[in-house]
Amino acid sequence: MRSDGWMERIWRVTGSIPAGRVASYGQIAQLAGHPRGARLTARALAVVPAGRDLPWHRVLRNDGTIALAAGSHAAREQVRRLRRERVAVVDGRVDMAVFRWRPDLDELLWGPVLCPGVRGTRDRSPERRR
DNA sequence: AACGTGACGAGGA
DNA sequence: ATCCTCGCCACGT
Repeated sequence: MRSDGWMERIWRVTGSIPAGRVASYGQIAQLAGHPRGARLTARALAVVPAGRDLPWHRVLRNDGTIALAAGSHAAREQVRRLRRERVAVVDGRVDMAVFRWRPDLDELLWGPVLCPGVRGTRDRSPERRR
């Protein structure tokens, strides 16, 4: 059950970022087994097969800024999507200290981590409660 | 094989 | 905080 490629693993990790939280390219790569593969995440996200619905907008630079070209259609779309899930984007940047996804912490606080498609898991994003 | 290219990241000036 | 340089890693020329 592991003959996938590195891209597949990165796509899966990306898909497990809960709504309302964000992650950095390097963080995704690390979780996918590539400690220094930040650029792999960038490459993988650039070629996500059409039809596969991934939350690509939840991936930002480690400093919280939008990686896509400022002002580009894609960049604005990313901001729209983030705000739609209550993630504050100020001046093209998100406060990672507040919105960064912490898988380990999530599990510690709320139990079994969110896996889209997996029965019983729900949206645990902070800004979404109440 | 060498070299250039990124939706990157860390560290120093 | 901003800018620059370098290291990284898979790929295309």
